[in-house]
Amino acid sequence: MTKKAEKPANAPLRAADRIRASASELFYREGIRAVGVDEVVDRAGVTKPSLYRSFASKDDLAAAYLRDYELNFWENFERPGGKSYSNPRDHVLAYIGQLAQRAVAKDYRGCGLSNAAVEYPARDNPARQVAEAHKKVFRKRLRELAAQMGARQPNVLGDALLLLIEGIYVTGQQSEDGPAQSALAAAKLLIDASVKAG
Amino acid sequence: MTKKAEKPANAPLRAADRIRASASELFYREGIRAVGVDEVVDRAGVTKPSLYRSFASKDDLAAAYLRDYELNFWENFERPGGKSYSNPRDHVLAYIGQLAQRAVAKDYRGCGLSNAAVEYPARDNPARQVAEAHKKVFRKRLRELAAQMGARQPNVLGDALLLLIEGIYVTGQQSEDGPAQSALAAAKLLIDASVKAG
DNA sequence: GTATTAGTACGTACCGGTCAGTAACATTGT
DNA sequence: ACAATGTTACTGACCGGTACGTACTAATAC
Repeated sequence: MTKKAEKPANAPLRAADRIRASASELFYREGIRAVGVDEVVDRAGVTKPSLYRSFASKDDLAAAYLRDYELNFWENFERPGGKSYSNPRDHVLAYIGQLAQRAVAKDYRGCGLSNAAVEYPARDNPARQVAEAHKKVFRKRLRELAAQMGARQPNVLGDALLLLIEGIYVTGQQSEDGPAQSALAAAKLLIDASVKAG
Repeated sequence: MTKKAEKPANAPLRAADRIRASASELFYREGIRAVGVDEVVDRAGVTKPSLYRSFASKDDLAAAYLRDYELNFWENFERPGGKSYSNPRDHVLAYIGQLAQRAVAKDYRGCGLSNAAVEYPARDNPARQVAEAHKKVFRKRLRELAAQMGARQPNVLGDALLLLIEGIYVTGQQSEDGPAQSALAAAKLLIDASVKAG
């Protein structure tokens, strides 16, 4: 009865996957430039040629890491704390709330995508391109949510929320107990001021 | 009559100064990790030993760059656009206004201090320590200004403004025409909502 | 049913280049 | 003289990347 799986179900994790996992952890925690490919493959328990069979270059691996990161991000953003929200205000506030909580913790390292854009200012870098593309659609999504809230100027509110969120990302990794602790209150202030009849 | 200047007035710019200038430009534009010491001394028109006569290490040079950067920052923050402000609301809005304008321009690279903290997550890094120290006093200053505005919760408003400003720094280098264009409006919203009688 | 072949998935060992940093000495200006 | 700088050459570590060999598996041939 034990049928042979056509696609290796719980197979012993291929080298490429181990590398992705290792790279994600190291690149996020220490930064992309700071981590050499040797460290990535060592931690993955594989060897360098295995890396270069699956990825054309370190830049390419970095881009793959960011694509994984983005996937993860959207899951967390659309269902903050594992819950779904129909009310856009509650939705955004729930995301900011749990983000702010993480951001004041000790080893918080911000947004991998934003960090990558800081590390790689050159426009043609593959990692940066992933980051830029992501931020574009994130901005669009926030403006959409702002519109659903009934903001007088949805684009302004959406942008304001984005600025606030990016502020949390970056200040969260500068110090614990940083300004992120006021983020939720600030967001409420901002939303209410934007929606209130005027 | 030509009196010898006690401190070399317009002297032929010492090697250390040329290195500082070169490092400032390169580190800011391309990032610290991305720039090698050879590139720094080449652009300065000096040689490597000259660098290491004035700076103990590259990390040390990076820290010096950030101290210079911070000096410059405070000049610009306290007198945005070269003007002095007695009204704290006008003051902060003037800073954010001119910052937002710069931030939507093409080759904007954000805040050198924040960028350095992203590049160097390790707490004991000299450059990061300069950045962390600066951000701490910047936060204090913004909370002070928020208090002077008569905010109901000055710490919340100060933090909110800091988050907004850091958001401008980081999104400004991700794309032109980014959310920074809404920053001034957002700041006004935030301030007015925080100050209004409640 | 075994031998042959092909393809896959990996490791060993190495490449040339660049990195930060230094030692020893020559040159310049005051 | 002496202080600041340039010149040259070097080190050892690390960087991203690769040529090449090898174990294992699956399909094919007879």
